[in-house]
Amino acid sequence: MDTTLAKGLAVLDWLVHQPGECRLVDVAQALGLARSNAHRTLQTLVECGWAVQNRDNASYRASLRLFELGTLVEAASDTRGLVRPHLAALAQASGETIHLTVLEGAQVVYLDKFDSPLPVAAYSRIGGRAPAHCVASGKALLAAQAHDHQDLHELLGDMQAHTPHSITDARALQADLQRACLRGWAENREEWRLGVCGVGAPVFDARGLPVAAVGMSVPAIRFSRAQARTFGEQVVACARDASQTLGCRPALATLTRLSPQSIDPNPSRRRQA
Amino acid sequence: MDTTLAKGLAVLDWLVHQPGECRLVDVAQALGLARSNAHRTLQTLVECGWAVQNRDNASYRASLRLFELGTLVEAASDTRGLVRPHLAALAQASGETIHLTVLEGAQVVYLDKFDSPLPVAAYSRIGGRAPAHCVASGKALLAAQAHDHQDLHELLGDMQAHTPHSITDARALQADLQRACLRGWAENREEWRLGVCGVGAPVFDARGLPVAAVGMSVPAIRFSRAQARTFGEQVVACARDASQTLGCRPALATLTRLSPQSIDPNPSRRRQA
DNA sequence: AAACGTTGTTCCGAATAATGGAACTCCTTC
DNA sequence: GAAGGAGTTCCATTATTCGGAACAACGTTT
Repeated sequence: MDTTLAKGLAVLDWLVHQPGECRLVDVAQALGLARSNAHRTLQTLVECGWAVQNRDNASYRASLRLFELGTLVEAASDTRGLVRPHLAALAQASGETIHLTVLEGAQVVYLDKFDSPLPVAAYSRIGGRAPAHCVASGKALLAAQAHDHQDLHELLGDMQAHTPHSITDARALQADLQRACLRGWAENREEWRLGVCGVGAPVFDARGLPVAAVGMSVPAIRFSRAQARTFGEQVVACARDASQTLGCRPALATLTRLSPQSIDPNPSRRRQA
Repeated sequence: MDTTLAKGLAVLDWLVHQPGECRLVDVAQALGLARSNAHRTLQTLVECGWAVQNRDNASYRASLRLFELGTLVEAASDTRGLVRPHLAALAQASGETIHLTVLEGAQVVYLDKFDSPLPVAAYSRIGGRAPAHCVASGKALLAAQAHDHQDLHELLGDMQAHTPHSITDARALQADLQRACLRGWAENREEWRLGVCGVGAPVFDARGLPVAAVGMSVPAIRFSRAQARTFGEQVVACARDASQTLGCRPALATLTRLSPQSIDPNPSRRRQA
């Protein structure tokens, strides 16, 4: 483990999370570094263009290089741009809050969002994260790429509860995901935030791999059985359209093709050189 | 200079710029590192959450943390979100390509963009960069915060030409910026890309500081004297409205208050804190 | 089937580079 | 004008990184 690198990254991370500019001593104190050490680290960040130093003031802030690279890493698969119109249409049609998320480790990251005119209790931010096993779009992605409860455990580790409704057992989650595969969409019933439910469906790319998920967040009051079904069908339709825009053949663009009876009973390690 | 940190940042940067996943050897070769060295660096990046390693494949890619932090560093001043509606209105009204930029060092970074239905010859991307002295929005920002040609030289260093029309002399640029201050907007006449002109005006925040600029890119064929004036007035109006949304008093929201006769003849070093 | 070439990973002694206390300078404040 | 705080520089000590070599796991070729 390169401690110098780790320290530099920690400084950068801390810098980004500060509202304004930061003084050297503050950085040093916050991260428990000697002044001279913090100084050299910051100077290196500046020399490499990841931070900028105020010439009058000597204080530091993160540079826009992070923004620059952030747009790149997201644009690499220009999922967001291509899916955006479909999200907009769904937001319009449903009047609810719509998300586009991708899976990273055990979490989903919010790539894009359309807020409902009727605000939802759940707070989310583009670039923000949520535990995959607690939100509908996360479950949709898990359903599309985990074959059994061992896969799930490997992927998620120990699942933490965030509300009394959270699912924390790999077998229970697997059963839930199997229901999702039969329905075509995943559901979240107040498992992440109390009072907030949701539906989600995966988006597949041209290779047929699940690369993102469309999610809809709905207040629990508006989430009866019948309503959930309507929302679910809307999300599935949106995700299907988005998948086609990404070049996926319609037959592969749905969770239902993964329903239990059609799953490979011997899921061997899939390698892609 | 912390070479370990610099190397790690270089690896991360390189990783982001690769289209797909990267193998260890490729990283090592591209950056001229020993395999064992590249390995430790990558492992550190993974441990710290800045890169992810494919479990099957062992190859690496940049994680979405960069995206996450990128949105944060940009959201810190939520200029973009607040200004967006004004940009949209201007895009609608003018039918031309509209940008929102901020100054970083000698460059502007594109924070937001609305593309014209009639495509412009200039390529630009959100998160991308351009030399401040060659584009209208950059000049608008320079006009708003550089007092004399020494300031300019200090800020920009040696100015490079990108077309035969580029301005590369600090005094000439100063004169150009003074004209901008009298007009209220800055102009770019094919100084960055041949065939592309533009107008730009700065956006001021509640403290009266120039924090961003609105720019409009127009093909040279559509940029006669009279048209330039119309576009300029539109951009100024948009920037003024945006400034007010950010809480700036109308009287301070314009370049013309900085016109030559009103500039402080003795610009002392301004310190804050 | 066996040998070979690649690639990812681990190990360890050598050598380099990071560390942090102290000194110095520049401000601001009292 | 003295005292305190902050940013920067210096340097001997020491801990860390470096990189060659060996190993293990695949994939390919003979």
